[in-house]
Amino acid sequence: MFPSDLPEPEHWERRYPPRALPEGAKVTRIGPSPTGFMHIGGVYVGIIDSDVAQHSGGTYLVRVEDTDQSREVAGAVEQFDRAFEYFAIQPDEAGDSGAYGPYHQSQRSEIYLTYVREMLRRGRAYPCFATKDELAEITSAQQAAKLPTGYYGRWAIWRDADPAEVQAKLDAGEPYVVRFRAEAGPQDRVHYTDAIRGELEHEANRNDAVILKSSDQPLRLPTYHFAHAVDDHLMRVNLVIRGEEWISSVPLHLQLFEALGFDQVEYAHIAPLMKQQGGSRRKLSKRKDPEASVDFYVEAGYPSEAVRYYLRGLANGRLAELPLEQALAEPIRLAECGVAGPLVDLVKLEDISADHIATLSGETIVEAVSAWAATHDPDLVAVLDADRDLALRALSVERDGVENPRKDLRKWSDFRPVYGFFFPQLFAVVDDPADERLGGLDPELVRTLAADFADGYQPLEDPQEWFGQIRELAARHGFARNAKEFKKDPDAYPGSIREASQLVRVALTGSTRSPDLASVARALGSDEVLRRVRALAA
RNA sequence: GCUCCCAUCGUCUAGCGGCCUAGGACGCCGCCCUUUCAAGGCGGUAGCGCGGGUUCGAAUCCCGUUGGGAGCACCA
Repeated sequence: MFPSDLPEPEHWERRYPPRALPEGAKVTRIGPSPTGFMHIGGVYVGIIDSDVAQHSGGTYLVRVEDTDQSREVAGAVEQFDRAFEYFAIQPDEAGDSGAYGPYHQSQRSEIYLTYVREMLRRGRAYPCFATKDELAEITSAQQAAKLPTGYYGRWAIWRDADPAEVQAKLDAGEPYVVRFRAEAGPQDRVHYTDAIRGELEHEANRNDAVILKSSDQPLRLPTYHFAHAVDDHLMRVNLVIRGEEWISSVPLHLQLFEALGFDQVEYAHIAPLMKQQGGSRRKLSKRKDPEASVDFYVEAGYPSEAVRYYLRGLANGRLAELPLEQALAEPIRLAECGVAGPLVDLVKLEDISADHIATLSGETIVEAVSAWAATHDPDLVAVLDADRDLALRALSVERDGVENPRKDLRKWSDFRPVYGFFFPQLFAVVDDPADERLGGLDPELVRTLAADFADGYQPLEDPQEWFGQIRELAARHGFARNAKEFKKDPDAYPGSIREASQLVRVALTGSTRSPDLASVARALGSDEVLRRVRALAA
């Protein structure tokens, strides 16, 4: 069953000795499975893992859980690395760095085999030759009899099999798995303390779970449960932070640690990120919800800091009340983490993100937008490179030297729709006087106003004086002086100064929202202003 | 079906027996500022799932119930 040169457990124990770490230091890990694209929940847990390790003076490692070779997706590991980098949760140990590797489970087969053999020798495990069909029959028989499903008691057909029969099967080369021999009785219960949830109580596990997958596979690998026990022990992990879907496996895990003679690890079960679905909520689904994928955040260009701040606040509410910089530096406390499962609220994220970007300088924003655009909007990079000064001037409007910077950027991909109009290459003139952005003003009047504005246009320096041109324009054409007057007697005017301003705004920017018009006009230069306004007059 | 976990405004939460006629933040609504869109300022809207206990007193403790979530794989 095993190679003759397979090492004994002592070999691995010596090779991976206990870590010399300060009192209270936590060694944490995250175990991404390369079976699909990275879920934001993985980043969520990674943030917590990384934070707890760092603040306790411990170590945070990434162990790729690739024991299901059939479901492996190419490029997944690279995507993890990119995600970890983007969200600043690079591990202390992973891949080639670290003394407790290899950090891919597919490369640890020999280690697992050592411990499987040990379990077999001590009678804590046994080979099982049950076929898929037999297993399915057992399950349906149990369901029909309304019994708990599983491989236990009289259903565990190979648990107490005749050794001769087992040997015969082995000699015949029949495929088999290795199962754990669960020893708990029906009345047994287990208690343990979860770092987040406190005391938890469960029925003890009575299922003879598979620990080593079928021998008909080219690489002999364990199931998650067994790998968890062996790896976390040998990597000297002492705090396992994972999703709450694992809570019901804890009884098995506790038995496995006991059977292997390992010290128990501490568990912290995180509530999953949820999504509103009609009247109820469900776990954020990679299939159905675009915001479940880390790519969603990276592609849209949500700043890493904003996403981290949001996620950390979701994990530990205390941090959501703090200013960003402080919240990023303060430790996450597991005991304060929520147990319910928060909804991911993109509106809230965008609010956080807009606040954060508003604290940034124009230079920083241009850098960030360029870095983002390099992979997500190459055309924009060219434009930014060609006229960096214009970009800086555009961003300085209502940003430099003001008390409350304009909050018009929530993510890097907003730059093009919000500031793109500054660049002639990215701007399409508005030439239809019936354009809906104009808010339904009479097209003839639109033409007249545009022509009149262009004819008398003066590139005045003073913002008040500049805006005076719009005031005068509005007055000449019978617009109300302010919104209130217009509201009082809507039929008496074609609109108010607001509508007149909007006309100029749309002509200049193509948008109903824009920074201060006088500043925009100055950044554009008077030729460009006239070109844009005249397009609407013609 | 069995086994677990969970439950305060729409959302994130504070609250850990009297400071609660439940506080904050986001959203939403209104007003102000601005003879311009935003931003900003101010105000408002809205919640302890239900039923029993325990107690002088319960959002807070206990039981039940309802509702939601998860697990019951040779997936992690």
